[in-house]
Amino acid sequence: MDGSVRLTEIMDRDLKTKHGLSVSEYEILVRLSEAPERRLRMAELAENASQSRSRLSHTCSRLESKGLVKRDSCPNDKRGVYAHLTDEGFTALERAARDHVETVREFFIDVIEPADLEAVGRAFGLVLKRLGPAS
Amino acid sequence: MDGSVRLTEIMDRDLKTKHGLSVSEYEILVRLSEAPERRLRMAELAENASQSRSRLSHTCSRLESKGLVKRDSCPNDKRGVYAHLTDEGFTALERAARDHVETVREFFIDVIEPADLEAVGRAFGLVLKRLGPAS
DNA sequence: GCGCACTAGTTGAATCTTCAACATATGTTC
DNA sequence: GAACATATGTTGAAGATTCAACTAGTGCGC
Repeated sequence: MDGSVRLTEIMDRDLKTKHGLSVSEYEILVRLSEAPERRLRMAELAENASQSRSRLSHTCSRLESKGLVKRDSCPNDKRGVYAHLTDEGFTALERAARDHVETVREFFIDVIEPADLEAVGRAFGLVLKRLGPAS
Repeated sequence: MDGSVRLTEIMDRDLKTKHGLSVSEYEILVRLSEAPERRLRMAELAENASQSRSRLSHTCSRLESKGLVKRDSCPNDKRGVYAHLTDEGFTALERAARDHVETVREFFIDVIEPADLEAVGRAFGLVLKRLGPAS
């Protein structure tokens, strides 16, 4: 646990100094970029990014004021809201991802035996499954 | 990473609702309880618990106001401060640890193949080593 | 023993997260 | 179709964390 905490700390500092993004902001941009039409309902996004809805709401407000994300209300469900990645958000993500991937490699991937890496993936996959979908 | 984040979230919620402690507070109590005479210099404690000094300072203030920790100045080095676990802190820790260990087992240990568990340990041990001592 | 660079720890403001309350919409039951 | 339980998303206040100063003490060089 200690290792994983320290690792995210490094990621966070790295993203923040080089690109002004926190890990959770980055996470949100990633999920949106992977979604069809680069947009998701808030609830789905919260689920994907493992954040509470409240937290997502606040974080989205920040991202919106940076111009990286935009929110629109959903026609089908009048309660619903779509968050979608702006073009600016997409290019910001691309830039950040390049550095981020390198940092991940440097402090995580390259440090660990490939077989152990697989074991880590298996292990935490099971943990996620055990924890169930929502928090 | 997602798995480990979700896992600490569970631990945090569990400790907080049952014992009114956050994971980082718990962490501090554990390190102190393991130290000789149940006390450590602030800097060492920060290092052991992977927290910044500032954060430790704030957290210790909280713990002190709960009566679980006490701070005394150090005779040798007049800048220094010893944090030590009170008796009350020790019994609070004992109570919390019982539940905590069980939660860890339930969502982590018991979910993972023993061999993979070892791999996880190896892997994050190396990450820690790669990251170096202080943050 | 004076000056200077460095270490220990704390503080306060800005930022981020959590929590509970809220407004609004949906759908189910009778 | 009215009442009720449930889902969606936001808000604001309280709590925690980060960051950049800051105080105070140590130790080294000369």
